[in-house]
Amino acid sequence: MSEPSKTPPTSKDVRPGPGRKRSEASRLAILSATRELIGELGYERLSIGGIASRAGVGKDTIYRWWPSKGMVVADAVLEEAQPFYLAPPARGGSVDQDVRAWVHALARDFVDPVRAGRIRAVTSAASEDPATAERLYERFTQVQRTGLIDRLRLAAEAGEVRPDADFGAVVDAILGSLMYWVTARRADLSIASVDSLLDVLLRGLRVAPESEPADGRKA
Amino acid sequence: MSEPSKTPPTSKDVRPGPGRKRSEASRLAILSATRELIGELGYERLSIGGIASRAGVGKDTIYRWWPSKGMVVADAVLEEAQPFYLAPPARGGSVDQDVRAWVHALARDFVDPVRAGRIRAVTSAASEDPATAERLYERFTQVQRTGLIDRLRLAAEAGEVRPDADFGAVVDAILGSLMYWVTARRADLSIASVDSLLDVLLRGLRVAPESEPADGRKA
Amino acid sequence: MSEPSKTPPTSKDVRPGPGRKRSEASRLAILSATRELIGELGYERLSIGGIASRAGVGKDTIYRWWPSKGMVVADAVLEEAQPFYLAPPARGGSVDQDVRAWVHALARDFVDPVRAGRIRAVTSAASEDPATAERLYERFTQVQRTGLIDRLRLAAEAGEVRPDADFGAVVDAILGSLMYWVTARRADLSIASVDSLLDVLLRGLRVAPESEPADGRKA
Amino acid sequence: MSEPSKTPPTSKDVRPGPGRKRSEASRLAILSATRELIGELGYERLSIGGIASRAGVGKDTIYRWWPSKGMVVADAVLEEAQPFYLAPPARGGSVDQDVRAWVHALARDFVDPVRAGRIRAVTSAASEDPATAERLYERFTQVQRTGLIDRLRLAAEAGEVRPDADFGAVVDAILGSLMYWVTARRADLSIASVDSLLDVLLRGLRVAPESEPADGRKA
DNA sequence: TTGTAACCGAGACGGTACGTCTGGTCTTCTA
DNA sequence: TAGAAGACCAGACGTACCGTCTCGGTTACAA
Repeated sequence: MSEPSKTPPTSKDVRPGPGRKRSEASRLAILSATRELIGELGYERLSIGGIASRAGVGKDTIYRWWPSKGMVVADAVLEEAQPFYLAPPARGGSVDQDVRAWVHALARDFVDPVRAGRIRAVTSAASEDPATAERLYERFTQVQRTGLIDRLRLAAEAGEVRPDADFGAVVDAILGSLMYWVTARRADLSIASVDSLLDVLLRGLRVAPESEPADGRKA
Repeated sequence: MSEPSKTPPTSKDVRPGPGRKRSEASRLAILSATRELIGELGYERLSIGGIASRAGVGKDTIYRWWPSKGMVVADAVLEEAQPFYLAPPARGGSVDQDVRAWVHALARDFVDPVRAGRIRAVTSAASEDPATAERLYERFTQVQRTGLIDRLRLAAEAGEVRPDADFGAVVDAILGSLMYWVTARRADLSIASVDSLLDVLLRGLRVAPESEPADGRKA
Repeated sequence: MSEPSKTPPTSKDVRPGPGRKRSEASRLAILSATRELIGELGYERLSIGGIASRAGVGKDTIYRWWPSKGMVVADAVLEEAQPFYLAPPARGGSVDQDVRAWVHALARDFVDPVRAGRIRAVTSAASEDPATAERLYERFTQVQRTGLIDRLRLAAEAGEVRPDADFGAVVDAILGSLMYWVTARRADLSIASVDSLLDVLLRGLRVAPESEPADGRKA
Repeated sequence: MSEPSKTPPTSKDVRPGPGRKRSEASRLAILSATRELIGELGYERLSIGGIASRAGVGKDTIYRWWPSKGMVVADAVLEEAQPFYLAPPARGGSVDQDVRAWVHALARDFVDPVRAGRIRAVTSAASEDPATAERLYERFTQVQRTGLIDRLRLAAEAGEVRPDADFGAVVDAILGSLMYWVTARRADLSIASVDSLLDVLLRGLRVAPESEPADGRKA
């Protein structure tokens, strides 16, 4: 979530040779300053020089450890990301309950203005730099995507949902909607909208009943 | 789609007073050069000066008529947008057929590399400038959204789909997925994925049958 | 003093042919606006567009009649130049009296802040455009120079001053000093300094007293 | 003569603190390019961007160390100014000999087309920016002025010239004439004219012969 | 204990693009 | 046909950042 991308200190290539160690204080100051400035200026008006100055750090210390503004922003946002929605959905209730609970928690973050601003920043970063997009996808979206897909697969095994559906497409529709509301359709995201979408999707996933008995929820 | 944003010459405020008229040739050269450069450089590396120079036009002529790079890009892309998907879906067949045909046509555009590049550019433009986002939403997304929603409402009146569903959320999921694939999940959009999502959504919208016999499509 | 240089309407070439006559009101408004703006902005920050706008005139009307900013400024300043010091020195008194009176009158103008500002403007105009320099020399400096030289020549004929002196160099020293004080040495011009210089020059011009002992050089 | 004006590194305030040192190579390249371009284009058509490009330097490097185009020009010209005429006149001969020799040397510079062009440039710079005028006066004119005045004072003490004359006004007439010839009356400067002026001035300064008859004014 | 190598802050460097302003030209409408 | 209006192409202005490169100084392992 916060290791530098240029020299990822994976356990192997650690060269403990002489020389001063990387300053953790600087790293934290940079990421923290970045989060502050995203809130104040937005991604586009954010500048490396501005981050350095706010963090009380030399520009080179940023360039030494991150390859681009986008990557700094990615790390800054990822570092403070709620661990909750990076964990997979619970498996304790019905698929409807578990998915709905997880998506609600995520949506609540998208509704918070500060976090929504960070989401937008991270989206801008991804859209102007493929490497940043890659990193964010790996560290953020893919984790959520896999977790949700796995929960749906489990439901399929349990006979709760149709096993032949394209769970990837379904999950993309959920996550894509959230992103879309926060970026293209700003200000419009509501928990109610999320629920409405889940209503349709979950109904569409339900196994075709020979004789559809009492409905689950909103019917 | 191409009127200047600073002084939209709506039929009323035409002041035929003295002074040279706006050059249509320059306007077209600017928008055309912008489209070319989006393809060559992408949105971020696009510059007003570069557009002016490619178009053989003074920078002031751009600044006179557009308030920002984003707006130029918006107009440039909108001007060449296919009229097809700005028209509403057909109403001749089943809701399934009509919606699927319309979404396929749209998706085909998102798959085309040149047009996908423009979509990405326009998305970047929107994400760095609220005014541009507003304009694009009004002229592009909202038109599509309204068209699709209306088609679903018609289907509801015809008893084809559940009348109590949140059509807005459903349509956002469709359009959001396309955007999401083209921006965050690049290179992954396929007609098959689109179809899979439509399968689930349309099934979820279908009226709950007391006794649902033979299935519609992919069952 | 104020005729345009492009088409000097000397009595002969007046072509009363068809078409609207040149607007005297515009001409005066331009020159007047120019004088105002010189006072407010100085020559360098003065612009043709600014003059046109202040005068309520199209830029083309200026370009039609004057070839450069410098020429407009030259005409604007010349138009209001005091006729006094464009007349030759009086010939009624001693050379000392007549020259001193004339130079005092001129110096009084150089001391006035508004007029000094115009002198500086006209000097800037001359130094960036040879044609303007030429025009100003002909219309302004040369008239003064010739008048003063003639007065000294008259004095030489009357035996008041040495006939073999280089009157041109002497006059250039007087006029050059004034210019120098107003441009390079700003704010320092005083009537006393002018008088001091005249003391030395006039003494130097005085005919050699009968018994001039050992001389330095050219005696 | 060449220290930056924004942070004049007077011997005391040297702060050897962190940060890259100013590049002497860039400073010299800038001043040298400026001199070249003055010769090719003249002061008015000279541009900061042009200097930067010719010097192979970023514009910021110029703006960092000089506050205006005029100051760059002032430093560029001052750096190459002949040390000769910034030294005071000799004191070895008669005042006539010493002053004439010094003025001849100066005038020879004003006659040289390259140096005359620089003088004109520096004059333009001074006339459009008071700070530049101030700097040039301090570093150039005042040095010459003081040197000449001191030589005349020495002559007064030696009884060679009248002690009650206004030496400042006399020196201004000499230097002002040179400037005037080079700027307003271009192309006219000749050593002969200079000598003619010196004839008159030095004669006017000479001590009054014993039997001074009726005088005009200040005697 | 002392090299010495990497890190740190500061900030100057060569550049690119910005958005504004001006210059001079051209076009359109009015008088 | 002149004049007012104002759009046009061109390009300089001074600013802000970019990403790189010294600087002097500070750790902290290794000899």
